[in-house]
Amino acid sequence: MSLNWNDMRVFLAVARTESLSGAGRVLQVDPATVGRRIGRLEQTLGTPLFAKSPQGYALTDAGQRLQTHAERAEQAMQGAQDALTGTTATLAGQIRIGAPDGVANFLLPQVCAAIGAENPDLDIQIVALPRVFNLSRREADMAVTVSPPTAGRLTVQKITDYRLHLAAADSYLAQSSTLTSRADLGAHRIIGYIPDMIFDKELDYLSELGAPRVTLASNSVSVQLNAIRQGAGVGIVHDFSLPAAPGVTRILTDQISLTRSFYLVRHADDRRLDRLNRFATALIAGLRQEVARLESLA
Amino acid sequence: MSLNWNDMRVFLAVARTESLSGAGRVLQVDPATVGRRIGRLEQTLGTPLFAKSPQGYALTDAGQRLQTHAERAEQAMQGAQDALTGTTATLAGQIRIGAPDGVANFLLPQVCAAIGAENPDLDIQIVALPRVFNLSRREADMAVTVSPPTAGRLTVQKITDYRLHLAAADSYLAQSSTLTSRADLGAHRIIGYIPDMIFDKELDYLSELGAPRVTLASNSVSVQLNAIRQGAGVGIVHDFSLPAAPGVTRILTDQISLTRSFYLVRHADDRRLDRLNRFATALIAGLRQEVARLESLA
DNA sequence: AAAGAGTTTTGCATTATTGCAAAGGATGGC
DNA sequence: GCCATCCTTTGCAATAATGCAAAACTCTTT
Repeated sequence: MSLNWNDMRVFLAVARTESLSGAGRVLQVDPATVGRRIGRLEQTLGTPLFAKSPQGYALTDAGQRLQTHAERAEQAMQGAQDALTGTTATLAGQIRIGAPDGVANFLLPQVCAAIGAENPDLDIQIVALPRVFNLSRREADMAVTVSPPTAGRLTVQKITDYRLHLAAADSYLAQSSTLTSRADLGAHRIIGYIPDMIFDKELDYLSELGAPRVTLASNSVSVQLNAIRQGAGVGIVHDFSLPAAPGVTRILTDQISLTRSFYLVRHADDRRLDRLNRFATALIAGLRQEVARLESLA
Repeated sequence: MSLNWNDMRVFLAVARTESLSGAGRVLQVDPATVGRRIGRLEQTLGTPLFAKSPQGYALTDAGQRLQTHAERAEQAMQGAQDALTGTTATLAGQIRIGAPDGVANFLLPQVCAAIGAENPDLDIQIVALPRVFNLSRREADMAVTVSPPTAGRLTVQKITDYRLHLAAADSYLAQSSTLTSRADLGAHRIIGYIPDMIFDKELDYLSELGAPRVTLASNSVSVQLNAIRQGAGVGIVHDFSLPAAPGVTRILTDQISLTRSFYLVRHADDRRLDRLNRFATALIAGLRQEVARLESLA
C-alpha cells in the first residue's frame, strides 16, 4: 500500500481551496472523485489530513506537515515539465551576429559565452564592423543596431535603452583646466567618432554637444574608450562600459545625458526557424540583463 | 494535457533498471503497463525519454534532465510518507525522568523542551535527586545515570561520554596565588561534593586529585558551579556547563582531564511500550547532540 | 544452426476509477 | 419559517487503465 503521487496533487488543491468542489474546479475533475481520492490518501497515510466541516476542509496538523512535502514535490514536477517542454534540444551549428563595436566589445562576449555554455554544440560568430549590415545578403544571421531599419524584409525587436555620458580619466581631470559646464568643453581635447565614417546618425553623439572639434578620433568605440583611459581627452562613453574602465569618471552628468536604444534585426523569413528564434530570445534577454547590471555598477 | 505524477515514479524505475520488465518487478505492475505509461509520459512531455533498444532502455539527454527533477519529487514524497507514518500521533500523558542535577540543570531543560514542543500533549517531569533511583518501585519511568546498574530487571543504553575539568572564575584566579600544577592546589579553596553524600562512585571526582580538603561543599553540582562563578574557589565542572558560566575558565587541562558517561536506564518490561520507546529515543538523541554542541563551545 | 530464455509490444477481457445524478445537510437571504 | 444555493456523499453506469496471454524479436548457450 504505497502513496499515490497524483493524490498528493489533489490534496494540495483541496488544501488551497478548502473544499472538494473548489479543488474539483481547479483540477477539472468531479468533486466526488476529489472526495474519494482524499479518503484514499488518508487511509494510505493512516491519519486525517483535513478537519471536515460544513464550513470547509481545514488542514489538520498532519495535513500541514504533508503540505510542505507536497509543495516540494509540486515544485519538482513543475521543474521537470519546464525543463522538458522548454528546450527539447540544445542549439547547434553556427550563428553569426553583426554588431557595432561597443556592443561587440562590452556586451556580446559575456552574453554569448553564457549562451554557448548552455548550447555546447553552437558556434557563435561576433562580427564587429563600423557599418550597417546587409541581412538580405546574409552578411549575418542577425544584427544588433542602434536604429531600427526602415527598408527591407526585416523584423525588428527593441532590446533595451542604454545611457551615455561624457567621461574622462581621473588623471586627465587632475591636470587639465576646469570642466564644470558645457562651455568649458572648448578648452579640452575631445575624443569621438571620425565624422565622415559615422554610419548611423544615432552614433553622432557629439553633434548634441554643438559639434566641437575632435582632436583624437576613431571609428571604434573601443579605441575611443582606451584613449580616454589613457588620459587623451574627454569623450562620450556608454555607461555599460564603465565597469571595464576603472579610473574613468563621468562628468557634467546633469547637463549632458544621452539615451539610445539597441534593436535586434533579423531577416523576416527566419522567424520560422526555431533555433534562430530561441537564440534571439536568449540573446535579447542576456543583453537586457547585462546592460542593466553594468549600468547599475557604473 | 498535464503531467501524471505517478508516471514520473514509473519513469524513475525504468531509468534505474533500464528495462520495462525490471521496472515492472520493482513496482509490481505488468511490463505492458510500464511500457504504456512511459509512452504516455513521452507524449505528454513531447520528447523521447529513453533510447529504446534490445539492449535496454537508456536515458536520453532529456531523460537525464527529467531524472533530476523526478528524484527531487521522489524525495519529497518519501519525506511526506515518513513525516506522516512515522509519527501518526504525538506522545501524550506524563513521563518522569530521574537524573543527577548536572544533567537536570544543564541538559534536560532544553532537550525536554524540544521534545515537548513536538509533543504538546506530553508532560515531562525532571526529578533531580542526589541519589540512585529505584525504577523497580517506579520512582521514575527512566533515569539518566553515570554508572550502569548491575542489579534488577533493567535495560541500559549508553548515551554519551562527557568531559570534566578543573575550573575557576577569572576573578578568583586574578586575586589568588599561582596555580600551574596539581601541587599548587593545596593552597587553594576546593569546591566539591559532600563526601559522605556521594551516591555514585563515578562522581567522586576529587579522589582523582588526591582527596584534598573541600572547604565549600554541596551535594548539588549546580550549587557547586554557582559557587565557582562567585569566585569561591576551584572545582571540577562539566565542560557542557561552561557555556552557561561566562567568566569561568578551565585550568590545568593538560594535567587533569576526566571522562565520564551517561546511561539511560529503564525497567525491562517497558521496552514493549511504544511511547516510552519513542521518548527514550528522542531523549538519547537530544542529549547526545546537546553535549556535543555545548562541549564544542566550551 | 537451433533451441531456450528474456524482453517488448499488442489485443482483449477484467478490474478500477471516474462522471453523473440524486439525496441529504448547512447556510444565507427574504 | 421558508426557499434557494452550495457542498458533500453515495449509487450506478460509463470510461479508462491494467493484467493476461500471445506474437515477434534479440541474445546467449549448446
